[in-house]
Amino acid sequence: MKAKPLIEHFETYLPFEEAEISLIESRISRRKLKRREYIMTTGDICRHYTFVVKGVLRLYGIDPTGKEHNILFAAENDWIADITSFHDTKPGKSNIQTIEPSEIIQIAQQDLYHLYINIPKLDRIFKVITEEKYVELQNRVFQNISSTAQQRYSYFYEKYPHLASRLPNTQIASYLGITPEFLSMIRKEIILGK
Amino acid sequence: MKAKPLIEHFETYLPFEEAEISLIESRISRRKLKRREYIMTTGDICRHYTFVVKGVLRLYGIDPTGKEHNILFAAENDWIADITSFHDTKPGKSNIQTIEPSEIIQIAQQDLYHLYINIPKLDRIFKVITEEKYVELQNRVFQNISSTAQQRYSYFYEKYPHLASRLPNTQIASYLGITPEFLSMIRKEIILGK
DNA sequence: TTTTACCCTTAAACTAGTTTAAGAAATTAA
DNA sequence: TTAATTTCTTAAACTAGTTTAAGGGTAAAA
Repeated sequence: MKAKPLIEHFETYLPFEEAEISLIESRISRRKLKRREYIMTTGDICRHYTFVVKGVLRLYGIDPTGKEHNILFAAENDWIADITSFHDTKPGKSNIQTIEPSEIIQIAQQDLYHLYINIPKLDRIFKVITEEKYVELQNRVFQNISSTAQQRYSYFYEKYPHLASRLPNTQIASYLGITPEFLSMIRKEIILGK
Repeated sequence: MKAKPLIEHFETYLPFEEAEISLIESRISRRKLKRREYIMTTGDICRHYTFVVKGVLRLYGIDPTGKEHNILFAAENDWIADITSFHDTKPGKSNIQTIEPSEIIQIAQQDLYHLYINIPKLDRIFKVITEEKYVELQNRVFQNISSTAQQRYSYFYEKYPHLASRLPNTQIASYLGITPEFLSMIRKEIILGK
């Protein structure tokens, strides 16, 4: 059953019946991606919610000078989408790309709306998921406005050890809002026990 | 009807019937607050979702050195709550305080859960509200990691002109993650057309 | 109406983070 | 297995933002 990892994810929130599972199964697609493959680039309309079965993806924006900035990472059992673009069905500003070879499950807009109508508890589940993600982002904003780069790195390292050890430092630096050079310095200082 | 501003807010998402409105009316409380009054301080459990009828409130955190950092503002027709604390019914780290004399509508945890069960579309509405707020926060994170303080100030000024003109600069500086002194410099440079 | 508290500004010295450049180490492709 | 590319590191010169301190303006409280 291709939907299995997704159902297991949903069932960490609420239980599902067979009929519901079959309906979900019929409305998703699952596929494999190579390293550095894109599922969305600037100007595309984001037409899917993407659930990560295996691997890591990043969502990044590009500033007026052309530099990339990582807005979020999504690894196993996490979601990724350009919500603004998805919601309004209009061209988005983001890019979504694999960092490792990955496997994903996607739900298209129409299918998701169909599922919301037929399985109302999905409204509840996505409400809770979005609240959880909102809280994470709020913590990140607090870090950004209140901490030094070193503190932000330590926080990231403690909170997402599986990501911190898995991602190239350039990607982490981009996420933290600093240069890779400065991250290198920070890491040296942390090792020296500063 | 004390719930009127709240119902009008909900009806920007979906229509409501009389019975539903009465149920909501019976499950909320409305009150007035003085300037600088707190509805939550660090260590409290956040037991309400608060809707702002009139005025402005801020939610702020305190860093290890004791400094305050504004995480968000909420003015008319906006929501404010320490979601982490509310969700898990555990002591929160935030403080929520009025900046101006304000009027609010509050929904207590139990009442909100009761409303979710009896009016399922509220799950849908709060899902959408949370998604909207998530997107706003994501844009703010992008600003924080990709822009200078001057660009962040300009963005804030354009996106929230009603707040920018209404709030003391010290509060705006705290929200932007810079010192009031540096904000003062930035404003001078902007006026000089830099 | 006077005082107090708050809010904003300016400027000089300082610190955190960036940029540029060059080379070493690790991965990936051929 | 080697070549090519990406990633990481170090260091010096630079720029963005903070700190400290002092003073002026304005709103609120007594």
